[in-house]
Amino acid sequence: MKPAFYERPVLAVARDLVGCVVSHAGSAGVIVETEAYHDSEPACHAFAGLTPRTRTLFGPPGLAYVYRSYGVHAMLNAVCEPAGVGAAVLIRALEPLAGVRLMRERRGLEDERLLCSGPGKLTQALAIELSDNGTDLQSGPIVFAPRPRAWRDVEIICDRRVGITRAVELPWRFCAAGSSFLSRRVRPVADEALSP
DNA sequence: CATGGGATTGACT
DNA sequence: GTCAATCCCATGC
Repeated sequence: MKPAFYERPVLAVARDLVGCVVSHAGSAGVIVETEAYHDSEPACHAFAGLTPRTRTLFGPPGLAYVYRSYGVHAMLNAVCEPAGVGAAVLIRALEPLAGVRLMRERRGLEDERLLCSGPGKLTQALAIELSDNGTDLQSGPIVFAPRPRAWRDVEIICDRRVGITRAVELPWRFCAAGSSFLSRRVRPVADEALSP
């Protein structure tokens, strides 16, 4: 997608990215789970301001923000909103689409549902590394493409974000309804609101 | 310069 | 359910 796609409110981009296709190094998958992050809330890396780590986050929209988590895993994000705003969409899970054999080799697993069912898993399956930080998502090497026809009208469910300790109440996680390739079960926020 | 804490995963009890 | 692995970098002295 073009930069204009990402130069919008990060919540809109996070929702619209579900169903889109990510390709890299001979493998590809359909995005089934995303999360939005924005410098106005403390769960976002950019909340701390412009630092060496967040330089990509504050850059122009349509770039890949890749960082290391827990010293072990690479995380893939799409930088959003105009340059100067620190916002991004975390890609949390994919439904494998192509190059599944490569994914199995890279992951050392057979079960297709476990190949990309988590943010650290999908980067390993697609061979995405820290060196991909700052690359362009239109020209590659990581390429984001629009929804295939079958995903045009995918139903999307909102939930709270996974694994954070601050701003936990924001329902900024977006999942393809009924997908069996998610990183965790969905607990729709509508049900949350019914609890006392 | 030292310290501490993760947007996680997989192995184990 | 618990817990260690292991790196980057923000923060504080």
